[in-house]
Parts: sequence; C-alpha cells; structure tokens
Amino acid sequence: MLDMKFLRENPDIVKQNIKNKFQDEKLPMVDKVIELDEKRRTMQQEADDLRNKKNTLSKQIGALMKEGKKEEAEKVKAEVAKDAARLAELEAAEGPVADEIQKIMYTIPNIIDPSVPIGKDDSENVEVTKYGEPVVPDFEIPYHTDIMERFDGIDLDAAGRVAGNGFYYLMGDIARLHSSVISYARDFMIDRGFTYCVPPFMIRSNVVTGVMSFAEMDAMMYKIEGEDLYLIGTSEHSMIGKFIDQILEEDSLPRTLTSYSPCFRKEKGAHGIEERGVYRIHQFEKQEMIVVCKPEDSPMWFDKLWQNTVDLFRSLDIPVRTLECCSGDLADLKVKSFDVEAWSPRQKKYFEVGSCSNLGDAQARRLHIRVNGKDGKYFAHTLNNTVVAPPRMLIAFLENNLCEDGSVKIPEVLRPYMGGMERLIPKR
RNA sequence: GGAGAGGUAUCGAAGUGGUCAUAACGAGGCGGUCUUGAAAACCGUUUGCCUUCACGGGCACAUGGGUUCGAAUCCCAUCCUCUCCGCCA
Repeated sequence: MLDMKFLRENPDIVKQNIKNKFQDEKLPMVDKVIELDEKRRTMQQEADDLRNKKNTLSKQIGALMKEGKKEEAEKVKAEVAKDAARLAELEAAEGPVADEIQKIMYTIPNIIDPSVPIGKDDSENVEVTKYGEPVVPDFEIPYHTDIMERFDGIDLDAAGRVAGNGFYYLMGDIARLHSSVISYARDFMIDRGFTYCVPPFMIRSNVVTGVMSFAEMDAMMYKIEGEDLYLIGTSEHSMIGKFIDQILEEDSLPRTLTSYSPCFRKEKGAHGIEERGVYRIHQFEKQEMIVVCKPEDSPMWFDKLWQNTVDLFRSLDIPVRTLECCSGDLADLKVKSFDVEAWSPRQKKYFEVGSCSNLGDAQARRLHIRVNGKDGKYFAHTLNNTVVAPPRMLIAFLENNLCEDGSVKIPEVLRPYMGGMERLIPKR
C-alpha cells in the first residue's frame, strides 16, 4: 500500500508504475482515489468543526447544570440538537468513503524498484546468475514420483482417497529425507545468525489482508469455517504478522528470523503436466526467513537473503540460478523479487524452488509496523525468502543426486540428519 | 465448553456520567542540579493517529455498536488475558 500523501503529490509516478506493470485497467483508480481523499478531508473538516462546537456547548451545559440554571441549560441543549442531524449524516458518510479509499489503496500496486526489468509476464523474467554446472547425465532421469516409488517413498493413491488431489504420503527414507532437509535448513540459518521460530499456523483476517493482496488471498488462503481464521500459506504471514501494531526501537533492528511451518494453499487454476506429483500441492513444509529492517538497509538484506538460499542448495550439490521477476510478474506489494531456481536434469531446465522479495514499506504500512527513530517514527521495511520448501525441493534433490545404479547419494552436510547414511538404496 | 475476575500511557495503577483524562499516584526512560565519579536527593521532561502553511481542531481508555447535551464510567455484542472446573494432545 502506498502513502496517500505520496500518491496525492506524485500521481504521475504512480500512473507510470501501473503502466510499467501492464495493469492499465487500474489507471483510473488514481484520479478516483485523489477525488475521494479530497472529499473525505472536506467532510472531516466539517465534522470536526461540528464536534468542536458540540464539545464546547456540552461543557457549558455541565457548568449551567452545576449552577442550577436549568432553563438556560435546556436552551443550549436545543442548540446542540440543531447540528446533530448534520453531524450524524457526516459520520455515516465518513466510514464508506474511508473504506472505499482503503480498498483502492490496497489495489494500487507498490512502486517497483528502478532496477526491475520491464516486462509483461513471467516469460520476460531475466536470469541473473548461474551457480554450479547444470549437468545432464547420460542415463535417463525418471519423473520424481517414479524415483520416490523405487524407495517406497510416496503413496499418492492413498493420499487421494484420504484428502484428494494435491496431497501426499511421504514414506520411509524419503519422508526422513524430507525432515532432514528441513532440519538442516533450520541449522543452516541459525548458523547465519537468524533466530529460529515456530509460529502460529493460522492467522486472522486482518493479518491476511495486511500481508497480501486481495487477489492472492482469494487464490491461496483456506478459511476455517465459522472462525475468523485462515491457514497460513507460508510462515511469512504469521512472522510479519508478529509485528502488527508494534513500534520497534530503531536499535532493535534488523530483526532476522527463520521460521518453520507447514503451508496450505488452494492453488486455484489449472496446472500443466510438469505439476503432477509433489510439485504443486495443497500442503507442504517450509523453512522461511524474514527480515524487518530500516528502509535504507532493505536492498542490502535483499541480496543477503537470496544468497542464503543459493548457498544452501549449493551445499547439497544442486545447481541453481537466480531469476529476476520482471515488472508484470511482480506481485502488487513487492518492490523487487528474485526467484531461486534449481536445475532439473530430467527437464533440462531450471524450476522455481524459492522466492526472495523486498516488500518495501507496503506490509508495514498495512500492518502498522513502525520504527521509533531518532528523527521520528517511520514504517519499517520487510523482506522474506524461502530457505527451502520440501517436498518440491526434493524433486531437485533426487534428480541431481540420482546415480546410474538407481541409488541416491546423500551429500555430506545432510548425513548427520540421516543417521549417517551415505546413500539411499532403492527397494525395487 | 462452564463459572468468576479483568483489559486505562513503556510498566504498575487510580479514576464508577461533566468542573484533577493526556490521564492522578508509583516505577522506568531522557535532560539537568549536586558529586572526583556513582548512588541518593531534588527540578524538569516523557502517547499515538487524522487534519491544517500555521494557529488550531478532531479522534483514541481492548474492539464495534447503543443510551445521553455530554461516556473510561451505563447498556449490548465481539475479541483477548488471568483463576477455577471440564475435556485433550
């Protein structure tokens, strides 16, 4: 969400930004909201004047009553009553206008960083850097569910019967591998100075609307029936929500947290063939990192954050690349975003395993996360990034560590979490 | 889920329809006096938001409604915390 004052003073910047994001249908909103804001302020001024008058007269009534001048008090009462209707009218109108302004402000996209490449959709995202050699072995790499089945590691049929499409049972060594990756990622981030956290897995609607746009909410969030609670789509939601309505001391920044949680997503929309198996699912687990920092530090933290994910994947012998989201593919709240993609030797291309975002002050403005600085109060900047999100991450892991004999080698860093195992041996 | 108590500033806490609510009183923080320094003592200072060029004005006592000329105070609903009971990893 933008600052209303900024929008009022820089409508052209806001409009150009909307054009850069190829959302021209939102252009009229800018003038509309300026007009509504003007209206709101005029109404507020009038209502405030009437309230001022009422307050003054009410005090007089109190004084008159005290002195026992009942008749005079009644006269003043009548005067107060004169304006009551007009004030009630204004008060009734204020709410809807304010709501409409907020709704539009929630829909106008955040100003993107000047470094973001202009493009209309994900086909125009830009590769930044590759890490590691994307090897294509001379034996065939099976589909990831086939690899898992060789280890009796997955049961999608049972999951379908129990919960439906988009769920899974991980079994045996594959399930253990899943937990190991999460544990390793947790320790990896703790070693880098992040504070480990296990957050609530459900959050209230006011937190939901604070951390994401309406469109995202509709496409992602599961609501608990009869309660004002939603299952989190990522622990970022409860982790940023942790700071709702807080005024943080400047010297307590940056807050760097790494959190574990299951994630629940509706995943509305059709999926292609490459999204079978455990690629796109309704439930997965994730180790996440979030940062709350001073505005001037957010670009620096952005670079540190995605680098963490790259380092983690490299420590597991998985080649990765970073891909910068172009303007049209960037979610409305984001200032800048990199996807971290892992190499798939089967598909001979990279696929998304993590996403690193700088939200600027957009979430902080919605959630009222402020910083008490030397020169007054200001909104904090928030960032988030995936450390690792199995089971999708396991696809990359299995494909890149699969050997010709059908075994899967366990990288050294993971062995302590796998009971010292160096290799997974197929059962069939 | 049942019964009870409660939610006021950074914290503790007073205030039960107006004239001590920006909010007493106590603590903490900040500045100062005193001191070689510190402690103690003393003096001063210390909420946020909206609006305005400014002066000023308005709003906020968990949240949302209601009663009233006027609500922290009375009424209704919701949320949260604590104690006890019940249930349950």
